Amino acid sequence: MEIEHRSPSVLPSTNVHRQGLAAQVKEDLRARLISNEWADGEKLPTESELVEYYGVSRPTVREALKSLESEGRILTQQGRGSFAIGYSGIGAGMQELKSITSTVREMGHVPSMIYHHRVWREATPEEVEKFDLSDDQIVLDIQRKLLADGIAVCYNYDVLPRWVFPSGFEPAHLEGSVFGFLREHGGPTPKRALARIKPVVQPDVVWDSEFPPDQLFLSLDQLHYDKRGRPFMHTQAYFVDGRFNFTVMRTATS
Amino acid sequence: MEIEHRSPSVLPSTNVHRQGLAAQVKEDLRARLISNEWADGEKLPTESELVEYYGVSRPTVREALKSLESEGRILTQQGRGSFAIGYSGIGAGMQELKSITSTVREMGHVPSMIYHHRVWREATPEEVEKFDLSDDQIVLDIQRKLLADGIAVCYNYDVLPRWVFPSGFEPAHLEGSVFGFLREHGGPTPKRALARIKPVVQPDVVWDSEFPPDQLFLSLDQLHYDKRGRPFMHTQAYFVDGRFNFTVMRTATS
DNA sequence: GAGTGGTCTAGACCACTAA
DNA sequence: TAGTGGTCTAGACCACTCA
Repeated sequence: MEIEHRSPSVLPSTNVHRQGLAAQVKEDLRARLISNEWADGEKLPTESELVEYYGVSRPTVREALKSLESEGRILTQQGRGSFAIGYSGIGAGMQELKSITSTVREMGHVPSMIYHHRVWREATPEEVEKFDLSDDQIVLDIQRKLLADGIAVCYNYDVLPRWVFPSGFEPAHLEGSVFGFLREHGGPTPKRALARIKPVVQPDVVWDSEFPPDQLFLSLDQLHYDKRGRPFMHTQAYFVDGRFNFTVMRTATS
Repeated sequence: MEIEHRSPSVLPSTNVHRQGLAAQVKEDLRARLISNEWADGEKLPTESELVEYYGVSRPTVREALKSLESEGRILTQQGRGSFAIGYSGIGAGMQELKSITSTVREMGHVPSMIYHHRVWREATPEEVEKFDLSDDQIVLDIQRKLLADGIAVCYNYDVLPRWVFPSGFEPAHLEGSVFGFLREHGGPTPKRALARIKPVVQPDVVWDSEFPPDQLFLSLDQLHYDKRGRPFMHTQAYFVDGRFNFTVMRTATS
């Protein structure tokens, strides 16, 4: 458990259990992959070598590799090893829930954000049911545009019940990432989101006219749950086709 | 390991290692979920109970549950348990690689298939590289339409190198599922596919005019790998928006 | 046959939930 | 405080690849 008592101690020794060993190993490997430590098609170290390098057990290393494979960053073959998969463009494995901001930054681009709308309003009956609201039926309605290097990649429409915010919170105070704000203010921790994926042409809700009327978007309709299993945020995200790419490694079961 | 020596022996006792214990447990649980053994929001048995019921270890049960969660069929909460998520419509978890045919059947609909095109042709330079073809640069080009209850849900364009087929194979012999054909004839076993997801308006390649010109499709551009890691099939699939739904359970890492 | 990944087990300990 | 899921370990054995 004490990673420092072992090998090279690659993992941070402080905050050891911030995220679990498997997640730490995965993050480190991902950083190394992004920095092109292994070229496209090149073989990664064996599982045993990684076990020794990181000072963790083999199942832990395997969980990290499996997760990277599910994001399409490596390909693992029995009897041969794991191999890096080259990647280009801004995008992400669809299985992974992280802020678009950090994904953009990770890909070497500069993320920014423009708020278009930020108001309290009454919840619709659907939202009351979705969030299981009884007393307080006020929700925050957010509309914003997410950019990479100044170019719009996503239009985002979020709805959150009032209880997720600290008392005395003013919508105008919200800047940057909603996830980031919640983390800093003791709000719910995003744990998972059930997403439904749909193709759409430019929806009415996209407020600026930078696009031709037949511009395509990939829509992700997501309900976010915190670690206690409570739904605390509904997100309707429209990704501009061609500017943000989603990949999925699909694996066979039967 | 011998499942029969333990509890109720729910898993098939023949062909024990057909698919791995975790996959068997998962399939059984999925079947029970689909048959509505647990209603929307209802609690599943605890992990310990499932361990006893299936006669496998806890990590095995957990792998099955995790996989079901990633498909959006259950929601697991620490300290509470796992809960069923209701599902409606034809669709699938995007992470799971299985034939559309079997997905449709599983959802209680009748799958069928119409072949539009089935010919040998020369591989393009891109295909030569993609499949790593040296000698034999002939590929099979397949175009077909997949239906549920007689309604088109997907247009499919497949390309496979000649080596995946038995010698003497005649394209006209191909009926029904390609995966099924390969399984029966000792061809490569599909293991995983790297998919890129895009929204598209009705592509030129959709040959019948049952749709309005602005009909939307969700495109999955997939390269399939067999268990040895060889790419053996390229699939360009166009799912008709509204007739086949994809979901993804996205989970947080950082 | 040596090396490598695939699978499964048994058990330990922690974190969270709910009464 | 008991019950439940979350994480990690150590080790066994199998299946596949490749020289």
